[in-house]
Amino acid sequence: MTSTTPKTPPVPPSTTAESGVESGVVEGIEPPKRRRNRAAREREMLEAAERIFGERGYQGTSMDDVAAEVGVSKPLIYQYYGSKDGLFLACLARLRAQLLETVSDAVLAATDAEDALYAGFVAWFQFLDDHPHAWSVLIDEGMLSTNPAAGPAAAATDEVRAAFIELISAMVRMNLPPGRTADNDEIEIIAQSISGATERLAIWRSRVPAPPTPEKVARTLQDLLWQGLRTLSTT
Amino acid sequence: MTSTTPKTPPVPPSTTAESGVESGVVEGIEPPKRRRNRAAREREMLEAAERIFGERGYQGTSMDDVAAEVGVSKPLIYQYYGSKDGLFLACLARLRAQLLETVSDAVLAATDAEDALYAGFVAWFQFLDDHPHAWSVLIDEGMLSTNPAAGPAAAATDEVRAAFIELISAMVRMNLPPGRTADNDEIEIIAQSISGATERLAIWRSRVPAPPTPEKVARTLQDLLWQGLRTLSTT
DNA sequence: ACAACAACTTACTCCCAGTAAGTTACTCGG
DNA sequence: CCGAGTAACTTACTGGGAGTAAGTTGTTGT
Repeated sequence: MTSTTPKTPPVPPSTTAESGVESGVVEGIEPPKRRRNRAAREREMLEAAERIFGERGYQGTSMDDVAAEVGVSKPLIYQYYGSKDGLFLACLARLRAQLLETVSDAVLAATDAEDALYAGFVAWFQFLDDHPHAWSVLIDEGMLSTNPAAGPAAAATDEVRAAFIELISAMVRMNLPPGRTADNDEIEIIAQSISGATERLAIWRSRVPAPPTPEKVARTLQDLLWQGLRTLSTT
Repeated sequence: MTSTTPKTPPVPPSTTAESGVESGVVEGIEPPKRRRNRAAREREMLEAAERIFGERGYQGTSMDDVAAEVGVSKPLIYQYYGSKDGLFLACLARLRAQLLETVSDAVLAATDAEDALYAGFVAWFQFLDDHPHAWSVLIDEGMLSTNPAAGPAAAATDEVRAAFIELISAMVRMNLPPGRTADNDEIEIIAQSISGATERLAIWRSRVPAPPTPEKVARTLQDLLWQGLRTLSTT
C-alpha cells in the first residue's frame, strides 16, 4: 500500500482478490511478467542499490529498502549478491570502472605531462559533477573506513584508490627530470598526496553551495603542484 | 566469566553466591567500592571507548563491549553519553584537542613560513605515530562519511577538519607574496588539498609495513608544495 | 536512622542483516 | 498438450546490537 513505485501495475500480489471486479478488462492478454531472468534482475537491483546508497549512504540503507524498491523480496538479493557488502561492492566496481576509464582517457589524450595532469584533474572533477550519485556511493561510509575490521566494502574502496595511485605514480615517473631517479618512497608519497588532495577537493566541492568550476580547481591544483613536480628532489 | 579485565576483584555481581564458602576471608574490610561518582565513571568509559574504538573501529564496537570493559551495564553509558554517537563524539573531541594543539604549537614555534609548514607536517605525522589509538579513532568509519545522513559522528569529524583547514588557510595567507591577494577560492582549494594530502598520507603510513619517517614525508611534501605556494597565482 | 538522590541493573523493544525451507512460474523433452 | 525439472521467488524465522522503562541498591546529608 505504501509502495511508491507501482512496478507491475495489475496483478496484485494475489491473496488479496476478494472482489473479482477489479477493472472491467479481462486479463487474458499476458499479465506483465513478474518473473525475470537472473541477469535482468541483477541489473535492476544494482540500479536501485546505486540510487539508494547514493541517497542515504551505506549505513542508512537497509536491504529491505532495496528489495522494496525493486519490488522483490530480500532473500532474492542475498541469493544474487550474497550480502549487503556484496551489493555495495558491485555498485562500487561499476562506478570505479567508469571513473577510472574517464580519467585515464583524459590523461592519455594529453600531449605533454603538464597537460596530462591538468586534463586528469578536470576529468575527475567533471565526472563527479556529472554523476552525483556515483560520487555519493564512492565516498559515503564505505569510503571512509581505513580499519581492517571494516569489511569488504572498505577493501574495495581501497582498490579504487590503489588504481588511481598507480595512475598518478606512472604520471609522476614519466614526468621526472631526465637524469633523475627519485626513490620509490618519494613517488609514493607524492601519489598519495595527490590522491588525497583530489578526493578531499571532490568532497568539498560536493558540499559547498557554489563550488568553483572543475577547470578552476584543476588549474589551482596544477599551479600548486607543478613547480614541485618539475624540480622533484633536485635539491 | 569471560571477563578479561578483573576490575573489582571480589564481590561477584551477586545472585550467584549459592555456597557461602567463597574465600575464607571475611568481607568486613570495606569491599572495593563498586560505585563511583559520575565524573570518574565518565572518565573510565571514555578511556575504554577510546581504546576499543581504536582497535575495532566504530562499527565493530558494540556498546555492550564497552560496558563490559568498564565493568558496568550498558544503560549507564547511555545515561552519561546519550548514544553511541555521543560516546564516539566525546572520544573525538578529546583527541582533536590534543592533535590540534600539538600541530598549532609546532607551527607557531617556527620562525618563518617555510619552516612553519614543515614543522606542522612533522608534528602531525609524529603525533599520529605516537598515538596510534587516537589515529584509529579519528579516521575509522566516523571519519569517512561525508553523507549528511551519517549522523553526528560525521559532523564532528568535519569539525576537526574544519579547524585544520582554517589553520592551513591562515598559513597560506601569511605566506602570500607581498603584493599578492589571492582570491578566497584559491586559498580554500589549497587548504583543502593540503588537508586531504596529509590525511591520506597519515592513513597510508599507518598501514604500510615500513613507513618513511615523519621527517622524510614532511620533507617530500614540503618540496612538492613549496614552490607552488611561493608563486601562488603569479601567472 | 531514614529520606532522598545518585549510581546502577534487569529485562525488555525494535530494527536490521542474514537464513531455512518451502512455493510458484517458466521451459523443454516427450 | 503434459508433466518433470529447475530457476525465480516468498514467508517466516534467528540473532545481534542500539536504545529504553522501570526498578533496585548504595551513599550522603540531616
